Amino acid sequence: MDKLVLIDGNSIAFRAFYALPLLTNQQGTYTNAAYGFTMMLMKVLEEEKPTHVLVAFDAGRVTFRHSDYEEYKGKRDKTPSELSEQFPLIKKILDTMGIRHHELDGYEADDIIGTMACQGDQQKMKTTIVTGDKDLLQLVTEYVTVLMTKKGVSDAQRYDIAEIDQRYGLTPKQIIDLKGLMGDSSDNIPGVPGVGEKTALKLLHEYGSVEEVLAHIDKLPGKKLKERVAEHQEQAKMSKQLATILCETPLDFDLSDLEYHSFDSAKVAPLFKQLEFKTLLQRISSADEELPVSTQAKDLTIHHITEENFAKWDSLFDEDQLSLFVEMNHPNYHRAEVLALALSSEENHLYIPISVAQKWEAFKNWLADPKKEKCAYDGKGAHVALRRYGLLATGISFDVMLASYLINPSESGHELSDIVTRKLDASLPADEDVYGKGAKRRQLEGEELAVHLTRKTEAMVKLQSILEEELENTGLSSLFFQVELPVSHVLAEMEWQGVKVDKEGLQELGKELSSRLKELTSNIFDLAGTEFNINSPKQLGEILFDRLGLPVLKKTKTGYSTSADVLEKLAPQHEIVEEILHYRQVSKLISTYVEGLMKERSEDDGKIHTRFQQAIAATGRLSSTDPNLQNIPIRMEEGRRIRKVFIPSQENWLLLAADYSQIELRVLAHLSGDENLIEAFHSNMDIHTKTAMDVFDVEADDVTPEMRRHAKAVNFGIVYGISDYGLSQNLNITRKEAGEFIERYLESYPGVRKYMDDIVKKAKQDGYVTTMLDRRRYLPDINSPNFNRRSFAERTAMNTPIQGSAADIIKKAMVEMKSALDEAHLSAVMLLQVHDELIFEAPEEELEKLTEVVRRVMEDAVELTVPLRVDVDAGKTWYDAK
DNA sequence: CCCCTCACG
DNA sequence: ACGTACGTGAGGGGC
Repeated sequence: MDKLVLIDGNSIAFRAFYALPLLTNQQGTYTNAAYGFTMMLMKVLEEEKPTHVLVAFDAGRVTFRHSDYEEYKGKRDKTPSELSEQFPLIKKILDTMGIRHHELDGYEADDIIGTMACQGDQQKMKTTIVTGDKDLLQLVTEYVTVLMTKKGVSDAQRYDIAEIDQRYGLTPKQIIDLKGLMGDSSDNIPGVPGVGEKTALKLLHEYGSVEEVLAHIDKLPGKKLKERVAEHQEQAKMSKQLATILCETPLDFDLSDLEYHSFDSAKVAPLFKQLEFKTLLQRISSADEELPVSTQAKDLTIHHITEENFAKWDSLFDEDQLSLFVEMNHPNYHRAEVLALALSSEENHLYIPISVAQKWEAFKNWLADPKKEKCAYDGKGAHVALRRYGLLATGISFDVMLASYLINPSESGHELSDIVTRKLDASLPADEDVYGKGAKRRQLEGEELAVHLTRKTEAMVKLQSILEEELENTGLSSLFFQVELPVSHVLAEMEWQGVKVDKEGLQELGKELSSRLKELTSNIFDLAGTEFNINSPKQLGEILFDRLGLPVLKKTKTGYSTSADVLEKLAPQHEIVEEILHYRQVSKLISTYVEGLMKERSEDDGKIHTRFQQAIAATGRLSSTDPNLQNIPIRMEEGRRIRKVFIPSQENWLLLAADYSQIELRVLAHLSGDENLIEAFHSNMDIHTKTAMDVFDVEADDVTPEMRRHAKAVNFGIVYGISDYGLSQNLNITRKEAGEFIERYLESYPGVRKYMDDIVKKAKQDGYVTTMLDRRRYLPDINSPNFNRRSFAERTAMNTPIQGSAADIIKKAMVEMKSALDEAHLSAVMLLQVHDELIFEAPEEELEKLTEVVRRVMEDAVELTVPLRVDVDAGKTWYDAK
């Protein structure tokens, strides 16, 4: 059966342009609108499987509508050149794909689409219009539907007659009347001033059309409304006319010219490659691929290592460098089963089942030899996993994952398949595609596993030299080899050690919290007068705002907001609110911490082994998963008690916590060179009190706790990339007041103001910012025409050098800590890192010496224009090491 | 699978 | 006028 798809080219390109960051390819061509457009196009082709396709564009700026109304589209901003220069590109893509596109002088894309939609309807041909413009809903009929992009371009909603009726209570034709009454500010269609969507819909439900409304002016409700409509009768009629889409545009083609047969990937692929549409490239090649995958795999000679034949491969270990990959059946390498290993040199590709590896002496010697260089992918995970099988891996001198991360830490994936797609002229199936996910997950075995695995190490050999060169070219080599790679070895050791957890203590805490939760629950039900699920924001919102009638202070996209900041404001109005806040706290402690930690505690050693993710955070920070040990409660006493269950692993040992005091503001003082801020740290003042003195112009003794609290928030704001709005939200003050605080701050610290201005300017020039140790973060939105995107990028430009340099510093300290502990003959071990804090366990008698060593290493990690200060505390539990 | 909420620095 | 604080991870609800 025939099927017609009509695409509103301008509308979709606009949507894509504002939804996506301002991407460019290597040649500097802007590609974001073309990319988003093509993504949408491919999706529609796949899902609709049309036999006929047309993309319509607007032509020029003057249309027949302008002769009726000069100001038509008058208020619209000029199309940014970054977008307009992409239209030829989009048309080229369409030509290459064999898709017809048309524009016509004096008419809009809407009219071309309207005319073809009418033809489709007359021929009873199923027709889909793709647009982001609600005007086109007027074209819907029994045969014609509209696919409306929601946010961005990926998500769309289909409108047929029933859906329009449900949404507006109107027929498609009445959409024109709706526009006639309410107007459209984006097209500068006036409508009737003061009549918005609500009023217009009410009138149309009553009278049906603009003409009928005008015929009954005297019956309209409200004096104001009557006057307005009476006064703007002509304008309403004209607005309706402007909004009416033409069905008789003089076109020099007809339906039969729009036939579409699937595109030729051999022609399209080179274009996508040039534009660097990598995901799309993968999609068009994987669609008719299957074959190339197996050909590639056939090219690869795999040597299957067995107990019988390994001896003849002993000489492989004379090679200077081999790539090693450890395949597991699960991402958590602390408990995953190792399936097999692969090993590649330039020429040879070995597949080694884990049981064979364990018996192969030459392999084990090579693996454990620090002088034998190994290129790994996630060397930390590989090391930990192999260690559980009695295999010691050292000498990991390159890590493909970490290199890819340093080259661009904002990139969405650093899976090997992602890196191959980005850096090589090849593709590798993603683990998820090979294994499936969730319930569909399957085990791989035999030849299939061997192929999948050796293709990885084969790719790694090629990647290593490319990545090494790229690191060198972008000034990242030293950070990589001196910090990032060594810290991965330190982290492997920390994770391997794990933290001991007091099981009984955790269970008791759980019991106590559960009975507290029970009391709270019954109190809340009493106060509400009914039972409901307190954990459901939806149900809670209904109770608070519908049943109890509390005022709605904030809404979310989906309904009422019940977040803590809202509830705190409502607390004085009803007893129940305080109880709910408390319930939330306790419930969080039970589910995330008591139950969450219990799940992750290993029965083997009574410890928790987190994984520190080293290739996630765009600023260079670490993160922690399964469980996250970087967000254990501390701010509220009730939650802080969770820390009592973290204990040393041996009798008469202690936990010791060492944290950098104000590291981010000290980094800011250093980076900005602001004299006032530098002086504050040299004189060892309380920095928030100092800020309060400057901002509020008072003496130290006159700083009230309230003033200090405000000053503290201003300091946070500065670090985050200040905005008056953000600060006003945080402090619950007006934007004007917040703006004044900021201005007073920047007057007191002129060096900071200059630094912030300069870093944004530099980011706009270079397209990236760097940290003290030359870590890089690209900011593709820094010159975006979209205010939100650009502002966000500007704040990131201010924040990343600060947060990122702090991350650099603690990583450097961690690398140096290992040898410092050895030299001091300490048996203490480092267990955790929490961004500006390191946690150790050690015998009691080492306390004094350890404190001295830890403080020295951390404080001397880098030399700044201000001193770094470290606070150290120790105790029997993490709670007591405060 | 997305949204909301909330824990940390 | 726009509508945000920076960086993370996890659990529960609901479609």
